[in-house]
Amino acid sequence: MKRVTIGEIAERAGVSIGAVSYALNGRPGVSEETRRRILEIADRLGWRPSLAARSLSGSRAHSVGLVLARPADTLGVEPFFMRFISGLERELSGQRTGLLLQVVADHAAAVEAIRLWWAERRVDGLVLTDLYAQDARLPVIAELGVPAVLAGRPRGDGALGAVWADDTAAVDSSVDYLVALGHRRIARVAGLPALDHTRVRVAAFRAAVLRHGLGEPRVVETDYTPEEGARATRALLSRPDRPTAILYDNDVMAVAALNVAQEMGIAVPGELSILAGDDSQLCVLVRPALTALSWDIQAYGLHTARVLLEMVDGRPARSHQERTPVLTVRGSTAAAPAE
Amino acid sequence: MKRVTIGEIAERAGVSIGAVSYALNGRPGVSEETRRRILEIADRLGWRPSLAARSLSGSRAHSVGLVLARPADTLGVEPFFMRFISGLERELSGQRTGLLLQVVADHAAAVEAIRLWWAERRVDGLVLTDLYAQDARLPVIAELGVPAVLAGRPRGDGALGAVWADDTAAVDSSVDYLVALGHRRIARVAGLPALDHTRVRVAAFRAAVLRHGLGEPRVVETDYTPEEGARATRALLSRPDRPTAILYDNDVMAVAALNVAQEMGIAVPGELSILAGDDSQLCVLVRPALTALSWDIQAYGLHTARVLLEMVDGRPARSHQERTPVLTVRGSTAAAPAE
DNA sequence: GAAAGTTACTCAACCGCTTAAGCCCTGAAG
DNA sequence: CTTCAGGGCTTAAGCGGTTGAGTAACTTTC
Repeated sequence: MKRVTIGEIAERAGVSIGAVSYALNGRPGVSEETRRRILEIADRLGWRPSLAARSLSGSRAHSVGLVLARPADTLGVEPFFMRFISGLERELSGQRTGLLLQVVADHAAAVEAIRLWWAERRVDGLVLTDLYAQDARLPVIAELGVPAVLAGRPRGDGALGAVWADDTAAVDSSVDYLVALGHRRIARVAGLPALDHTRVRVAAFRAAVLRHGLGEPRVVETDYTPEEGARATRALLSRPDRPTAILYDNDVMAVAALNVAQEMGIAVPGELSILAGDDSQLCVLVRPALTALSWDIQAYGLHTARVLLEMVDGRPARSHQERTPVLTVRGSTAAAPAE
Repeated sequence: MKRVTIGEIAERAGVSIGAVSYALNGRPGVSEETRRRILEIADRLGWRPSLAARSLSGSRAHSVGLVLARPADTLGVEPFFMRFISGLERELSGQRTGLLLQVVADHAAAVEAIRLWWAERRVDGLVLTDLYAQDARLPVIAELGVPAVLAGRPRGDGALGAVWADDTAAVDSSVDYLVALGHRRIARVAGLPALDHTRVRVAAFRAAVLRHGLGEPRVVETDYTPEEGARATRALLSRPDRPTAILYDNDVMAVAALNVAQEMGIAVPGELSILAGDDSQLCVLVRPALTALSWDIQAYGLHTARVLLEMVDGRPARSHQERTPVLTVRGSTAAAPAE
């Protein structure tokens, strides 16, 4: 039950505490033979460095933080985060770094959490998700000088790392596909307009539709919940010139749309094609299964962690681009109905 | 950017470091006036205790750990964990305690993570979910003497806290309801047989069915994935005396079952009633919406954290029972079809 | 063979905070 | 006028590591 300290190891090895420290950290200053002896004793005693002591002198917390700023219910259904987190940890645990998680309701609370963590020296760096176009966390991070990586497009002066996928290309390929299927009235049900990637995707969508000469496209903004997804879908499908294809910003809303179509007697994919912006088991779970933009979220998390750890190590912030999401075609998209 | 330490506060207040420590911790030994002055300065300087220093002397890490031992894909779809975690944090953040999260593939890795955390003194206690009937983590926790709380039924000698809901009563009420609707052939698609609560629920189910004089009930075991849920459902529905009602151990499998019924041309709820063992947005997202056993998972997390923090504080381990899950009736259950 | 350089250590300060023990002062009790 | 008790501080010893400076013994250099 008692902690094994390096003092104990030193005693048994008959050397000083300092020597043990050098030996255990692979630094020069001890002979190979002594080092081996010390390592052997440490191993036999099951020694592990006390994180607190290490942090105190080394000024590294050996943890990074992730603050999720979303209402709990939204988080629940989105399979995204758990996969992302498990990707993060794949990298972190290899580097002996812990992940501190905090789930808060809004950005103000997130900023508070960040300040507290940093002041307490609980974390060495931060992972930021759900970036807003105007993001209250960024100035705080700059002010404090916290190493941080954005799960999203690069921003500002390159002081922060960034890991992102090319949403524009992904949206392009979706629109191209639908147009090739003969669709001319394509609408989009977007997520929170304050979010950075919502803007990027909406802009990409608008550009793609215009490029195909289909006129000003219709875009409805929502808060990502199934309720708003259903409402938006109802609104779009109630118009006389209703769309024959709709792109959704996430999977949950696309599933909700499936029900709305059914309730309104509109066949999917016969009369309406539905395309989900995120892929997950959810898309496979419903009928028809949803065509979706899919990508490797676990790899996303892993790379995000890697970039962050490099920064914590003092290396320069990198910006890493993930493989562009690809369209996984399932049963919810088909040729446009004849006019 | 520089850290504010109590030394700095001491200097400005013109007292010793010790006095500052007493003042900031609300311990006796300083006059009210001095205390006020010190607090004021600390506040002005934005002082926060260094966690590392506190941990080192106080030997408390001010963090608790949660190891999730499941393949990443299973975690993704289940809305359970995010809600549970956000419940945990509601309590933890109020007590200035961090949540360390680790997602690993299996129990062996979980045990390793626990040993490491404890040896490094990274955590003060643990939350254990997904308890197995034979659980490799329990002997390790006993050996190390880690305070831990079970998200599940109490076990062993009461050294561990436990927070749980009465699954037996919940299953009883489901069966009673289906029997009242006229169902006589009721089956169950259960989760991982190694899990403790799977066993409890299966036993409760069997007892309830027998109590109603419906003969030995049919139970199929799965691994909780939609694929296995579908397979199990297909098997059950392919029998000549197919069930008219099926209880599922989670929501994901129940949703998968909906598709199987559709694919086999069996009407839900006309010919088959489906009841999900977990409730979530998922149940509302599909058509027909799923009747489910619902309960407050966030409260579950909150109480779990509370029991754990009490233990970390040295108070005795408690066992807290949540409110029994109640049946939320939606569109997937109806009167049994006429013979 | 003396000066200089290496090697393999030891020493001790330090990280920021907690806390037992000690000290000085004031006021009440004897 | 002592004695004692407490209040209000200060002192200093940890907690378990890291790390620069110091040192003794041994090798190399010319």
